[in-house]
Amino acid sequence: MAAAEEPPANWASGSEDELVRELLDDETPLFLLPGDDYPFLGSEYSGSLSTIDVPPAINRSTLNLYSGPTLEDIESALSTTKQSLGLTEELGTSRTSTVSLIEKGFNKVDNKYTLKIKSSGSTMADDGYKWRKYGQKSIKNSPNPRSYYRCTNPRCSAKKQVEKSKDEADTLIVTYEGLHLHFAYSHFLRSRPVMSFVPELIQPKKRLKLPSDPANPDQGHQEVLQITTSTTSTCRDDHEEEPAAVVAGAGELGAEDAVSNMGTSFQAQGLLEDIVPLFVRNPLNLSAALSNNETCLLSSSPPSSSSTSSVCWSPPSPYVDVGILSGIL
DNA sequence: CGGCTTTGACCAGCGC
DNA sequence: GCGCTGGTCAAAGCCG
Repeated sequence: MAAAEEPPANWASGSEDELVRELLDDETPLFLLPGDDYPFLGSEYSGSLSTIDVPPAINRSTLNLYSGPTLEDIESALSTTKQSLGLTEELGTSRTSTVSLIEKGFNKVDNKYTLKIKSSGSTMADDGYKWRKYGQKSIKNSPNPRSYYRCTNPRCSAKKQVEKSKDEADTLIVTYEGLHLHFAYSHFLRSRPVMSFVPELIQPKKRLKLPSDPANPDQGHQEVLQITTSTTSTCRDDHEEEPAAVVAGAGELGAEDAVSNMGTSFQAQGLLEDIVPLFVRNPLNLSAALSNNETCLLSSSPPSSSSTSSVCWSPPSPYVDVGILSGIL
């Protein structure tokens, strides 16, 4: 168990807020600076961050923007999503979107979240994080093995387990565990085609050259996979310097400046707690962010709770790209 | 050659 | 106490 990258002891005992804060105290990258333009925030916020509750002067170690997403933050963001989905209908989408707030299932102590993902034969998925597989086990009463992954980001202690559903062959069950709540990451960043707040990522073919993915020869999924990889491939490639949407924002500030405050680990990957505050403070962005093309069921799994609260929506496309899942397939 | 995956072994928790 | 089960370790192999 005692791996070299094992987090400090207090990770296991401190509260989520404390842990997040501790992380952010020293290493929080500063993506956004007042006075700069942030086109990725959308037209409503073009101009300066002062319009979105940013102090006039930000010490780079000041964490006003990144006090850390609590579960309430995420819940709030998802709640906003529910409202925002109404905009989707206004845009002409006939989908019936159902977003029921997670009211009971969230468990601060355990921080375990389970995603049921319709993979529809797509063997490759990506939630924007790079995971290192550290184990695989056959599970009793399940024909499919379970794979264990750790987040390779040294700032992050998150883990996830991935297994195929025994009931539905095309459904993957991904259980996220850990401080950084990776489960929600993809919900915020997955919808690049309408992510007006991350325009640089909307034009990946110009900004990000997409390598052909030999692991995904399925041309039938090409469009979806393009969206997927262009959003997240940089996160998975340690040598790239645009780890995620938020970091792309940092890039807008000037790579040197941002990177010098990021630390190399963040160059490789953005963390959810780094971005959630943005969504919480900018709920309008979620209207775009959540009109994505996933079929997703999210449920928390507190050990002592029988409730299965969920966040779910039923978009047209069955494809989902959460998790580096090929290990179990 | 370094990083990643695979896979059997080991360990801890839990129920009986 | 014992066995079962899930989670993790770590050596070996693979791959780019």
